[in-house]
Amino acid sequence: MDLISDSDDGDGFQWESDEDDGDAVPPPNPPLPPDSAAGPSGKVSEASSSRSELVSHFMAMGFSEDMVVKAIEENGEGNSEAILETLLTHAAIEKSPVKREQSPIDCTFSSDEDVLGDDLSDVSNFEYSSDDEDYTEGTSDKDRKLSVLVEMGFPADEAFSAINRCGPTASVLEIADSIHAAQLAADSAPTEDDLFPNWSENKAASSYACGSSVKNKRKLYEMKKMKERGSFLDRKKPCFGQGNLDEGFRSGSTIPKPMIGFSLPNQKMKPANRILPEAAIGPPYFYYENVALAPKGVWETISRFLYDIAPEFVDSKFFCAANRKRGYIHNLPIQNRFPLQPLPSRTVQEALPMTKKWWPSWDPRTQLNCLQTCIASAKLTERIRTALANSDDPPPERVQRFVMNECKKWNLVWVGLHKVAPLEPDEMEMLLGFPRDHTRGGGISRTERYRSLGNSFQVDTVAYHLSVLKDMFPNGINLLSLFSGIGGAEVALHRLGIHLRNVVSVELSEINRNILRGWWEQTNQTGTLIDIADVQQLNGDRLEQMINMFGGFDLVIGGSPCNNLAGSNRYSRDGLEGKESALFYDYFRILDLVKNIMGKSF
DNA sequence: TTCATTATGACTGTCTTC
DNA sequence: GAAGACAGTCATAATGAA
Repeated sequence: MDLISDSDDGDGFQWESDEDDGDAVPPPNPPLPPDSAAGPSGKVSEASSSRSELVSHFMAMGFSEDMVVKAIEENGEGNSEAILETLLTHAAIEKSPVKREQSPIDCTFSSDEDVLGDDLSDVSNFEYSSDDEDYTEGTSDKDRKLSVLVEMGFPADEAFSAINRCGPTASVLEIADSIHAAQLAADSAPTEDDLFPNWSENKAASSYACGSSVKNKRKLYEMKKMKERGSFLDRKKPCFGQGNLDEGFRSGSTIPKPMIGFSLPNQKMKPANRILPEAAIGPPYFYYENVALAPKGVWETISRFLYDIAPEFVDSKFFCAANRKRGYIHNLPIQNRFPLQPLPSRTVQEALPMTKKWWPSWDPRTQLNCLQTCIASAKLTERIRTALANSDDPPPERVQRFVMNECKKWNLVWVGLHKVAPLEPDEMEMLLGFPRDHTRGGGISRTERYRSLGNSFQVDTVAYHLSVLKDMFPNGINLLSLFSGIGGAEVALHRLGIHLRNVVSVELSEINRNILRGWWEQTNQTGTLIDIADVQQLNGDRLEQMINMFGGFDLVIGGSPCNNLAGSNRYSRDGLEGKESALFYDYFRILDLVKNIMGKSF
């Protein structure tokens, strides 16, 4: 490993805002109304308590009474989505020219996504026949789903692509959701306003209503740092006029839905329209991550500090089998992204195939919720086992509701008859895109593994965003990794095939530093890894020294602590001013220092 | 002292109902 | 449009065993 590096590779390209990447910039798209999704869409109401109401509900959709009654018997009264999917499936098979060749209906159930079509006219007149049970094996599940999706009104080619994209165990509704998302994305190239609706309003509101503390914080911070280090922060206050963030005021949700960011792998989407504020344009590139569902005003503040770039909100459920709603602020190009290969499984049954055998039909989950730092207690899983063992099969609705609530809350999976269990650490590693046993051994306890993994990046998601660096830096990159954790950024870049020339990693936890170093040695890295425990040690002098030594940093990446932002925290959800989450200001301090030093030196 | 286990709501956005 | 129900969330603190 060599500490000496040449400086030719890091600055051999032109820094331009995204709109200068070659393509003409289309005018900003008008904002989408909240429910402007193209294609079939609609809502499924909760099951009525009365059976007759339930029958009426589905009959109103055009299904025959016999068909509805049979579907309710199959699924129980409590699962209206499963009933509807069964109805759609039967209807489609009935109409399909290959219906007599198809296998018995294998009902898979969707998550709670609402993607059912408004226009059910095509499936409204099918009669449910007793012969339906005679479907023979022969046509694949894939064909059946394709048939259903076409019946729902989706184009066959899009349905076919979505089936491949979502994997063999994805339910029809989940696949429909995927098509829905793709259509939404394709119909309107996302602008920053689309990605962060009413951004301007929130910024204005936050700086007006609660802005005093934010403004004061910034002012105090800037004054303090100005004293510390000359005038590196003597820059103008954020310029809101740049980057199309101030145009118009809208109400509504802050977080876009679906949370797909500028693009998703293997989705046909128009090139997104993004204009970076001048102050945001590098070098270096930077990439900041934190929880999407932070308290009000947090992302506005983060964005204001990070050169007024609007966050790219992405849910990792589009990359793996678990939800992970995160916001990313970066100045990376957004064209020509590509995903890591192989593509991870998108359903929990596919990712953890051993659970399939025990997964009850009344558990509609196909994806897990956010992987957290804590797991369910043994007492809870025992309570669930006892409740199920003492119930009929299927259990009554009351028991199902109790079990489902706990399973969703704690991400429990089925490991035996009536037996649910939390994920094992190695399963979390796999779902998050880390190599097996990444956090195992080396003196780390099981509890600590859960904590470290729960705090980490989802590698496939981050790698997709970072993939644009591969062609820019064929000889590798110099990386400044802040709050590295267990090395999600390093693993992502390595898996992308981007050589890590010099890595300066800042991580407080000794355990996490050991994990990263262990991975570094195990993967035979030929670059140099410098780890630093305390972010405060990275002052201007030390950064200048490193920048001179390495020839500058190509990427400054990090996700500052979310402890005080996360909804799970019921004790100290204090926002950006919280003890840990205030370290965001160190991310900005260091990034701004690097920009200034590199601006002077290169 | 370390680690495992367990119990502990609040906040926010979305959906449903009226 | 308002009010209430519902669902999801990179967690913290107390306790006891080893």
